[in-house]
Amino acid sequence: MESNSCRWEQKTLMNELMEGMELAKQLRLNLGAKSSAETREFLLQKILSSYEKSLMILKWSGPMVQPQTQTQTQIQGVTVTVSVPPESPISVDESPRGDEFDRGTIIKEDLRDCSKKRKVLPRWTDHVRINSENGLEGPHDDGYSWRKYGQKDILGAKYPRSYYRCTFRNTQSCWATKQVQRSDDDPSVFEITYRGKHTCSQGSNPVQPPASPEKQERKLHNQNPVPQQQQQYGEQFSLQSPSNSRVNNEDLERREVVAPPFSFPSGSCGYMMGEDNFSALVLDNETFLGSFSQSFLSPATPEPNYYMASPSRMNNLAGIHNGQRSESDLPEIISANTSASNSPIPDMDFSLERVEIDTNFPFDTAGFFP
DNA sequence: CTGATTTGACCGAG
DNA sequence: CTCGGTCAAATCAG
Repeated sequence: MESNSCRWEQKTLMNELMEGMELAKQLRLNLGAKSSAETREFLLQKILSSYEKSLMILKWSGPMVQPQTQTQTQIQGVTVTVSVPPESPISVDESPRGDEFDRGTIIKEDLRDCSKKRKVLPRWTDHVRINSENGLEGPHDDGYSWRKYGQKDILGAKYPRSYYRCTFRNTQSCWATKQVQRSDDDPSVFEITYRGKHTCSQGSNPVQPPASPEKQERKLHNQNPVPQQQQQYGEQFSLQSPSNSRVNNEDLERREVVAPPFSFPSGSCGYMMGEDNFSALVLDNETFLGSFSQSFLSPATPEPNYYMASPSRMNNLAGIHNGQRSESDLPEIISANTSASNSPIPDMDFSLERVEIDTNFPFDTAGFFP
């Protein structure tokens, strides 16, 4: 199994790098051509994406060999730091309250060679630095629309913590939530903890009824220091937004109990990760990577995306976007491309993880799909 | 009017 | 008990 996952990672990595090379070539061709700056930037972004994802793969496979904890990448002024705790998460999503899911089924994660305690990693943290130069104080949109449902003063923290849930929680049973907290020592840094993954169409459908950017504008001027993310199309977010981001995966839950994707509450189609997880068992990286394209496809956001669309999908996406969007929209797309999404990390994690589990779990994957 | 945010109350875990 | 997370009524904004 070990070799399996290794090979898989290698293959994916190869794909990524090859794709990057391809894109670079395209870019070179475009340099001389009369292509628009947008196109070039787009290509560039895709290249960077490729590299980012490659790095991600390395990062996530890293801990298996050696407890690697942090890697940093500088991409166009965006610093992406991924922190992977020794106990790299497998991130099984759970409802915000945890009790909403049927815990009847218990999976004892037996991850032999790689990690003992990746039982449940329902959340991952994302550190985002917002530089004032990008003209956006605080906003950190990940392409999803969130609805704030609470705010709490946290002991020992200077700033309150805000709680958000997916706007489509009710309509689409999307149980993704996130917490946003401004860093004590560096107010320009926001620590965003995501929990659960989006199952709403937002994740796969880039064309969502957008909330007005002004709205955010308004909110930003509220006394609330916490970034608000309501708008989905951050028009003013361009490539050069020099925000620093750090992604930090944490395994904070020590639970042994895992609510498997297939035991999610009725009504909910389950976390996407459930699908991703298990589809990764049978489907190759193409499929798994496909999930990345979701975040890629998702509306532009000011927030850097650490996990990029799959290389092979990129072209498709590019096509799609070119077909759907005007040129002026391109920067937006690009920005979306570099925007963080909640999903990627766990996806990556899950998938890598699952590949390993694969050989241990003779699951009938078909059973995991409704 | 509708939908989002605010904010104190509530609840469960430790 | 304290604390973090969520609920939900009140409020606000378009």
